Amino acid sequence: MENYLSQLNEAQLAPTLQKDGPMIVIAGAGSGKTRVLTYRIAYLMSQGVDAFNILALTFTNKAAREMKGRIADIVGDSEAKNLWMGTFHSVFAKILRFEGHHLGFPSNFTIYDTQDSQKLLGSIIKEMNLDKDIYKTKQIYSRISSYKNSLITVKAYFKNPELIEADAMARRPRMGDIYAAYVDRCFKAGAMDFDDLLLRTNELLTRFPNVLAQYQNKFRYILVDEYQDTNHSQYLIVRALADRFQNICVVGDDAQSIYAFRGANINNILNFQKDYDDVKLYRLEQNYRSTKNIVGAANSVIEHNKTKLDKVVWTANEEGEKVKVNRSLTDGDEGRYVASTIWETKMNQHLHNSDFAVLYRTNAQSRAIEDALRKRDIPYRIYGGLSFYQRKEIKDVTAYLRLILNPSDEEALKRIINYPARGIGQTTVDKLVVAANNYGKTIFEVLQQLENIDISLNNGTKNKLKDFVTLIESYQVMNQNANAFDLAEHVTKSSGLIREFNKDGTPEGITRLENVEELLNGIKDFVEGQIEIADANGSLAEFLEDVALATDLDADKGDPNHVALMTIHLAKGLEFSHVFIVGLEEDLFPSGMSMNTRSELEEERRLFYVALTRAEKQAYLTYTLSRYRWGKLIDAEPSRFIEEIDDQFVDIITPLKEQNFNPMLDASIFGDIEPNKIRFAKPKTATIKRKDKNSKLENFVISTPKKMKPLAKSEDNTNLFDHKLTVGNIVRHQRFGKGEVLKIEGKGGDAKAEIKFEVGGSKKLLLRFAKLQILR
DNA sequence: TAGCGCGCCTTTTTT
DNA sequence: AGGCGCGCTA
Repeated sequence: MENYLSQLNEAQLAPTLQKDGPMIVIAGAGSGKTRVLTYRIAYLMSQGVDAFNILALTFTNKAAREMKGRIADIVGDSEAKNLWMGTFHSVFAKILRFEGHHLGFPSNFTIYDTQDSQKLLGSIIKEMNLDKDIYKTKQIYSRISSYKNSLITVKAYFKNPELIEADAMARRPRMGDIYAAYVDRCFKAGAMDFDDLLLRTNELLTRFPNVLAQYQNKFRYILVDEYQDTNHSQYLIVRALADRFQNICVVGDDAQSIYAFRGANINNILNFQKDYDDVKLYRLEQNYRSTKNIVGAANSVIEHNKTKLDKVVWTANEEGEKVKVNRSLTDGDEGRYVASTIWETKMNQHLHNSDFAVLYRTNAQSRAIEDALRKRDIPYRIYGGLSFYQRKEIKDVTAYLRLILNPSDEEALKRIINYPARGIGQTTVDKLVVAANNYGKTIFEVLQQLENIDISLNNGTKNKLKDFVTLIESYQVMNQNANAFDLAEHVTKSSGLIREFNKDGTPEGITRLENVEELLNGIKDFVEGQIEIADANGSLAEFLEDVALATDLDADKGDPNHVALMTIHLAKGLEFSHVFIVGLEEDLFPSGMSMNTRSELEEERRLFYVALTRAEKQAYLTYTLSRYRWGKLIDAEPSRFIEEIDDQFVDIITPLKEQNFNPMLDASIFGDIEPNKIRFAKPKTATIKRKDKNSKLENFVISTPKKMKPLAKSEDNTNLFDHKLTVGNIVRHQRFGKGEVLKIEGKGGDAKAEIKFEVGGSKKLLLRFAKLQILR
């Protein structure tokens, strides 16, 4: 247990061993910041800090899971489980489940994803008879998002003449009204969007001082990773929670701040020292990841930015190869260059597919790379893009589940009221929405009370609507006793969804069915992990929450030996031996939409810096002379970023093929195969799906049980089924924390205990499954 | 009301 | 190139 500290260098050791007080760690790329965070948490626990009192906020759920795993290796699984660790969104979603009632939200509130939010905005804009070409849902959505991230509520908006003026100038004078209607409709639907999870947390902590005090008390030690990417809303939450004990440790790298577009405020990290008294500043500047050439190249690029903290990243690693720059004629050629280089390098240097990553600026670029890799039979996996949960069929199923749980959920209802087709058309739905607004009821309530509502529908339609209500209500009844899996399975069959996907018999239909099956398996796994909770209702809600907040990166399964394809944003925090950064062209990278201001351009440059510093041994940069964009071949010129790299770190390769370029012999004219590589070509396999086939549902819960380590006696996590648990005992539960036993009922395998937890109120647990530890 | 087809618009990046 | 929305027709 002690020897983990010996794995740290001096610079890493200092912040690790500072137990109390505010501190900031400026950590250069590859300098071992995750290691510091991990060991610091382990160290805190070794100093007697209770895991329940530690909150660690990470950027992705995957990062949280991995860090938890590493901590578990040091302190043991049962203790590590008690840590509160996750993304801002997932941690505060959980807290809002417990506390949302203060704000008038049900504990089973729905989390609207971007699509839900945009659809709702679309219908609001339509209902208000506004011009959808001026009021574009996407733009309205991002506008509202940025208001929320800056804590500008509807009220605050209307008090702020500048904002009103700005929107009026943008020819959108009704912006405030749309915002108000949107917030209202979300509230009525019992729904929160992504930004609400933070905004409402702020509201909760501001309006309810006792709630704030409770969580301040609980989270005595707070750690925030990737602090440079926090937005104002997140900043305020952290400040509020840390205010009492001021044991706050933030870690980040201003040079890797790449999320300003979604409200991240780089000033949070630049000004951290002003926020607390006596802030200790640490710098991690030694890079352990990359060669001298890569570090040198990255440093020379970031030099071009004006806004940055003082920091010199260096490495004691080998010189390594220079960064290779390759020019291709088209994006097809670029893909082939990447594929053939991977092929050859893999052979020559005995590497694995998983040693390679291809990073791009936009998701659309993956296509050409995929085609080329597929032709060479190189396994790859696309990360991001359309995630599993965003697929139509998955959203269809989860919409049913959402509606069962929360009948106010307007978007879920609209999605499925006529899917599969039940003869309920758009006109009818529009009338329902109007009636709901007039009566101040939810659509589902209107449906339930059709006879008492003034609405012009013929009897046939009314009957169809009543049938729909009966269907949903029957599911709700079932949900009281059945577990989430049985319910979901029943729903997919009896609603006609399965039949719907089955009926065309096309390969797409089959894939859909497979995906639904995969979802059901995921629910099954989830249910089995949740079985100890007697209150089955909660588990479905929790499942849906994990679905809403899951990212593609989180579900990592299938053959791990594949080339990784992803956007640079998604690659943050990851590392690969060999990294291709493709599409280094003006207008693409830097993006044409981010070249208007200096700060936007600097963010693009930081993005490039992030991309370069993912590489351990070798970085390849590629650009093309022309590329297909929006269906047309567009001329391209090399990105300014290539020029910005100091020459000493770069090797320019001019492809042989281009030297003798002859259009008649060019590969792209003869199809998709390089003439000299024809023997590698494989017939087109139509069955390979473009999107990740491997994505699997698993690990929804932050505290996924891993293999158990032997435990010290006093820490034994005993299953209390055969122990004497009595009313009044203070117990600790892995996930829910400390609580008092209020009641015990049933006996033998059915014995249940009602326990009131400090956080989250009372729950009935099946003692057969509940892992409880008696504290006294 | 449902299904089909044409035309438009899109591309940043994501929890 | 592809997805989505709208409008036309049965």
